[in-house]
Amino acid sequence: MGYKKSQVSVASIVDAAMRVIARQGYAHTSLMDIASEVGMSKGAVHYHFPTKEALMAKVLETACDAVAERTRSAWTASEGNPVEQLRSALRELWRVRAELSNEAKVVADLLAQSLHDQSLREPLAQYYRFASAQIDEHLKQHLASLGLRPIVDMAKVPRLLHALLDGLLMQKIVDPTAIDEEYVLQTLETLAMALFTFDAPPAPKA
Amino acid sequence: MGYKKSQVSVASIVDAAMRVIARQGYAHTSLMDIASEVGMSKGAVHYHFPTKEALMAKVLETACDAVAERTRSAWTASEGNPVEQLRSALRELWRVRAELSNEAKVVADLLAQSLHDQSLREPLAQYYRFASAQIDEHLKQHLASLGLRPIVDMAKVPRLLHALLDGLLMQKIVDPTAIDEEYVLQTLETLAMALFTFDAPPAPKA
Amino acid sequence: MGYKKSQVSVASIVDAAMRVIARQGYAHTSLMDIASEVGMSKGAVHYHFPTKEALMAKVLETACDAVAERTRSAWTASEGNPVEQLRSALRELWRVRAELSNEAKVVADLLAQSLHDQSLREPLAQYYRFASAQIDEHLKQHLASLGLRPIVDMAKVPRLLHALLDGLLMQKIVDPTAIDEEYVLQTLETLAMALFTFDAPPAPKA
Amino acid sequence: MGYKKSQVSVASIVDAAMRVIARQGYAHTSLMDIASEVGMSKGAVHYHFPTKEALMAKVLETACDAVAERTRSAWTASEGNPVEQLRSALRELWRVRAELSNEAKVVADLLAQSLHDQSLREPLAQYYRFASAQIDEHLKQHLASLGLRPIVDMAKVPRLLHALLDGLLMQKIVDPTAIDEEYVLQTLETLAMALFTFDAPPAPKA
DNA sequence: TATGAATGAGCCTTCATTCAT
DNA sequence: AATGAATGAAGGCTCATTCAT
Repeated sequence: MGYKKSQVSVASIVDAAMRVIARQGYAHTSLMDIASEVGMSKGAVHYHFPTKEALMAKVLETACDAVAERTRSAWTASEGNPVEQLRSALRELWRVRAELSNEAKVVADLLAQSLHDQSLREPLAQYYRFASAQIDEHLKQHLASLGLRPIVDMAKVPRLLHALLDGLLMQKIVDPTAIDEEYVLQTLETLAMALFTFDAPPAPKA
Repeated sequence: MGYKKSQVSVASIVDAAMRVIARQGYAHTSLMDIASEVGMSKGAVHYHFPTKEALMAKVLETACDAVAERTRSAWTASEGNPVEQLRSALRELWRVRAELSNEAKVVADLLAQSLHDQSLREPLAQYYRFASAQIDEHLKQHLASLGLRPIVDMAKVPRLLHALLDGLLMQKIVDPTAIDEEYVLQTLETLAMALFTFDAPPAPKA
Repeated sequence: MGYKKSQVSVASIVDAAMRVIARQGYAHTSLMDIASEVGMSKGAVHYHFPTKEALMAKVLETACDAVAERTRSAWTASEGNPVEQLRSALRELWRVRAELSNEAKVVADLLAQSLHDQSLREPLAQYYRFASAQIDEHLKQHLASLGLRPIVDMAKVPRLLHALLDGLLMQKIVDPTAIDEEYVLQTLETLAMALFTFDAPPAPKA
Repeated sequence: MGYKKSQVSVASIVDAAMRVIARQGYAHTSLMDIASEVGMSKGAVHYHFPTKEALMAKVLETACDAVAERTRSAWTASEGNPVEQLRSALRELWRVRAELSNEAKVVADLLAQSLHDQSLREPLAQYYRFASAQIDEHLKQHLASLGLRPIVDMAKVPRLLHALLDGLLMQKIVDPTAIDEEYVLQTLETLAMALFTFDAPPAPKA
């Protein structure tokens, strides 16, 4: 009971923090801002999270989970033949960032903070590992059935993909007019395809 | 005469700021830290830069210039046939980041800050525009001579390239073991090549 | 329960500020001085008053209230015939200033600051309006019964009175020996009387 | 020569200070502001005035002189019969303040500062003494010829007059709409006249 | 579990003053 | 006589954190 209430409070604090950080950025967010957003006192926030760092870790974890979940569904929910699937999955991967959902913003922001805030790195590293593994596994399973064979080591491709997407997101924020979304998607696809060769005919180059 | 010293002071403040920001990150850098690094009083720093923002703008500008200059020389200094040049230019582009020179770190850090600090965006946007235009121009000139024709709109490729590199840099910081540099370079090259097709005879190798 | 303490704290901060400003003057009073006087930390003062301006506004308001209250009682508390009342009221008006109570000093000081600090003007203007209206009303009611008729527009007389008193106060501070209090009071009375004429018979004495 | 130049510099610094203080108020005026106004460096200002206090003393002295001079001419320059003269002198006394000339503003402002800045008091006290003596002397000489005899000790009347005018000036600044200038002048006159009685007929009261 | 109060360190900035030139 | 550089002490304010209740 009292126990359940606690969990509710923790969740609403994390939610509020997500909104505030998405709106103002980590650097400009004080515990007071978050407390106000939940409608609690600063003291109460500290009761549930002993330290700002602890709260941020939880927020980051939650945000990563949300983004990863959406990424995951990008690969499984789509229909059609594998090429169609790849196409729509890539689109979804970009969209989850370009839409600038609170979670995506928070991941980007805390990713930035992590450059000099070691405590944030571990959850992010884990997120990248997990999300990359997801993509990796999916590609292995489904592209084989298409007769496509990777011409580079596939294990690290997902990381390149994420890097590219994150980098694009930052440029989009810095200079929104510079990033033509449709073009990005097409090029993404072209690049993706360029990494594979067909099984049967002798590839001109491996 | 007396005022040449001023320019020296200004330069050493900017230098010191570069070092400190590279070490601690913008968010954790106070003017006091910078003043200590130069061996000046806080007041002296304020004498030369009316505001922290003004100093940061100068630092960012300097860092962007340094990185852009190194990027530029990556394209022009290399020798050998154009393919060799492309290869070594790509390597340099990555290296300028991967080496984590102070300037590169500062650009990455301030890029991150710019997510919620509008005042930093303009110089960064300008940097991206400039650096991208540089690459673009070079590609246009030299790849034609190789008989390579782009299969996607080249105008935005440089931005993709920067995005990819910046994103990789962040992952490298978050999780250094995840990024295998040699692999990155090879894949980069493969991808770069995938964007072109040959004008006439199917070349057995590029 | 817990928060009654807050009101106590707020009151003691205002009290302390009143003492310090009376002693050192607004211009030489820092929040640190005030905090020391209350025996609190600077942070605590900021907790109760978000801004120095806010604190000063409250101090000014309190000081004006105190002076106005004493002025008010000057007119109502006195006994005897109306002329006696007028006489003792005038004396009290001067005394509330000449005694240099903390409140009077603060009003004078902030009045002075208001010359170039717009934010202080409104409360002061209000104070003058209120205090003047008080005197005005009293005069109207009681002097009629004496058969005295004003020979100038009474509406603004209270302002003249305040101006005279405030100006005298400043001179007294600048050059204490120059202001002979008894003389001031006599002249004040003479002047006051000079503003009226008798309704009917030429009075042998005013 | 070099010597003369120095005096010129001193004068222009004082002039500039007068303008700046009149514009921004003493409390918001830094030496830098003054130096900028003269077109000199801060160091140069310090060369001529070892201390801010010293400069302010000189400025105050100059301002007092200017105001006193204008007051003086108010009494001597007017023509017509003595009553006319009194009338126009009173008007001029108010006008020199109400016009808010730089000098008058500075006197008012530094008068205010002097409440807690002992070093400013002496020149002000001297100013009041001098200006009051001026008025006093004039009244003695000329009112006798009118057959007017003071009914209060004249020696301190000028101080009352100054006090009234200074107090009015402050109210005018705090709440400009509250002070009706024409009314002020009329009442001033009435009050002035009320302080005298005619020589010949037995005054109802002395 | 939650609150309001209080702390104390740190931050950016201002400014009178000093000094070598 | 004048300048530019530098200092150091304050000043107002923010904020994570602690604590009694």
